[in-house]
Amino acid sequence: MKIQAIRGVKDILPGEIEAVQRLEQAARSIFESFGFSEIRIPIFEVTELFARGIGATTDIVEKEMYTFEDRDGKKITLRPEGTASVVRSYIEHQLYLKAPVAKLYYLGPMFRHERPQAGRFRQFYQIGIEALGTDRPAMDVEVLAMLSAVLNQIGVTEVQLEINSLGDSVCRPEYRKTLKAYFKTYLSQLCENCRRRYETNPMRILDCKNEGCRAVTAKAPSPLDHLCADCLVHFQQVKDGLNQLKIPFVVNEHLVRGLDYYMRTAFEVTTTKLGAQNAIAAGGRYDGLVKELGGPPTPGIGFAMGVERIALLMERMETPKPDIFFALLGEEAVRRMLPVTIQLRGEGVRVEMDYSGGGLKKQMGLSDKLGARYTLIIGENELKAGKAMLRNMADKSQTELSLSELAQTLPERLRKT
RNA sequence: GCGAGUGUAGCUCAAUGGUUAGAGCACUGGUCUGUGGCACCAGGGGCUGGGGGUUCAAUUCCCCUCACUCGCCCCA
Repeated sequence: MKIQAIRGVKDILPGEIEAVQRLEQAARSIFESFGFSEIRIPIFEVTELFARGIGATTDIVEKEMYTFEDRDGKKITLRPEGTASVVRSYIEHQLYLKAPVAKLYYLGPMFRHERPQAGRFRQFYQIGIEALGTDRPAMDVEVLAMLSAVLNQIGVTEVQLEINSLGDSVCRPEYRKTLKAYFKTYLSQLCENCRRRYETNPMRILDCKNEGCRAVTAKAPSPLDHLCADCLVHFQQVKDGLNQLKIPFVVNEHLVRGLDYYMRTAFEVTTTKLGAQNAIAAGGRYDGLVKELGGPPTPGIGFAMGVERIALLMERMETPKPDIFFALLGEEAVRRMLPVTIQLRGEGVRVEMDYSGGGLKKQMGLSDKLGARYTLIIGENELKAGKAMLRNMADKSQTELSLSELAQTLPERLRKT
């Protein structure tokens, strides 16, 4: 039996990883310019954290978690998302005492036992942020501006930002009642799934894609018409802020996030290019979560970006090519030049060389194949004359360099062109 | 969890119920013994995903299984 990667997990190979790296670099630098700091959270946690944080009736908790017992019999789960862990850490280390607002970002793998398909894996990568400690709409705007900046930076522009407000602990229970009353008369027209949601989480019916359900939800009372005064003002200020920053968005009153903890602002960035997996980033405000997990009442907002999905929208990028290839003929040349290659590499020059001991023709071929800009040729003749031949691979011009000064002259030459 | 499709060389794909399963690209070597891309020539590579069945004979037909892809669901 062949050993291979388990279902739904994937190697990201050279040629594919470059887009991921660029996304990560762009995110890091933009997040940090917004004053966010990285937090490295564990890949597994006690199961209860996710059950309570994400919501016991969500699909993630009900059927998608990688949960098992460790050797002590403790129930642990591979993290299906990052927010719960960040909040746990925030509470555990009392970060609320250190600054009025904690602005954190994280990146790394998440695990969900789902059926894999395009843009959906069982181990997938997210880059996420959380801002804990303020419920000001300005933070919602800032967070969305930051997300938008990252996507712009990496050239992912044909996407749509959808936002909605889900109400808070004041108006949401009222709305929920109104919604249930409305759906009650249409129960028979709803899909099986939604009939269950009617009991557990009626708002989820709003974003069901089933045709029958859509017909019913089209005329359903909108959450936006049932916001309390505070939520209404908050939502309006978020929209105003986005307009002021000229960040395009559409209000989607049927947007309901799949995790229980969201309140007020909820948003999604979607694309039409990835089939059924149209969400490339999503998030929202979760003002009740910190308290729910045992911390002081603390508002918060965050989002997560789907790394693989965004990478699929980015242009494929080349793996870095060598600056220079050392074509060395004979053991003596290898012996003499090895320290030079190490020194140059220490200065950040990408140096490649031949490891097979082949002839010059073969080494030139390898240099060409690797895409080196220059090839440095050193054989017996050069050693005797104290020279090295530097060949520009693009225009075939060659110049002689003094062997003893290579370490000084080469970086200079490579920088010039 | 449900439905559909596809599994043949490293990659993209042919082929046929019947001799030794082919091509292009890639790879290795040569033409060209110290100068790359081009061209020509040669070569290495395959339990045709795995198992079972039908058959004189299966890569081909049937069943099971595994994997991948796409959709449903859900989500990033």
